[in-house]
Amino acid sequence: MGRAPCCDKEGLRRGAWSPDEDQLLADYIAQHGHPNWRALPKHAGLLRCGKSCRLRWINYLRPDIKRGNFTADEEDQIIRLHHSLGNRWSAIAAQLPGRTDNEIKNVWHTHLKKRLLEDNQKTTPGDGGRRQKKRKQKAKATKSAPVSVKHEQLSPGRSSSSVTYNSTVTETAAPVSSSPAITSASHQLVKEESFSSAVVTDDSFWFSTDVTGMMNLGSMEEELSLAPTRNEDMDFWLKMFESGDMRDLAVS
DNA sequence: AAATCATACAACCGCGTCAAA
DNA sequence: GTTTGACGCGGTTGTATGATT
Repeated sequence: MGRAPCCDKEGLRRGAWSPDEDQLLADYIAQHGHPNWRALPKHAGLLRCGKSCRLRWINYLRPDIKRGNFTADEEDQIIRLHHSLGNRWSAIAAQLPGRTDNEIKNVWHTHLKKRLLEDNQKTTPGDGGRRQKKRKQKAKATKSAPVSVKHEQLSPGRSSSSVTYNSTVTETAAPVSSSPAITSASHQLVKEESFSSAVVTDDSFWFSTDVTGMMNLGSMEEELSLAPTRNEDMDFWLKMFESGDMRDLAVS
């Protein structure tokens, strides 16, 4: 399949959106909707590619977006959903009204993943001294205090966000699904965290953490409408694996 | 006060998927 | 059945901001 170029980049603006551009886009969509993203910027008088407009609308301008303040409930929900779905951010976002996949992805990478890592470290002491090479240990100890962390951020034109994190959840990124998307996502996370933090150094990591005690996955799947699909996928890949078609791949 | 570093978020890029031609 | 075009998704990067030295 030939891939269509995203857009003709000649003469198109990139980077941060100006308030004027936001206004143009919002006004146009309010009036006409967005039946065709590719044609939209031209009609709206924007020097942006359609993809950029779509992203800006979905992640920022949409009126139903809830900004700032991820509640503790939302965070726990993200953690549970990520455990169940892997890096399927859009699927996770679908369960969190007003939140975008991009936002959730950012929160995961900046807050939650780190938090889980730290919590895991607390439960599995022993190699604590080796990884903390960062020189600003003191600052981090303050910022990522075990009990709660206050984070505030202000950006131009944005509402402030102030989130308090309670480190009550302990989790690892242990894969729980055999669906290809989920396993690959989970494996990627494992790889990423292994290399970036040098915490996960051997298999004992996965056995040292009480995953089932942390996540109520049974009720989770009942909540998720896509659970049956996941089970079917799981069956399919299990069969594939058991039949031997996948074993060679798994070994290599 | 300036320089440096870390963090968080917005935006971009590339690929996969799907529908229409 | 094949090609094309558009959309959506996830990964990655760029940059503004705040904290620390």
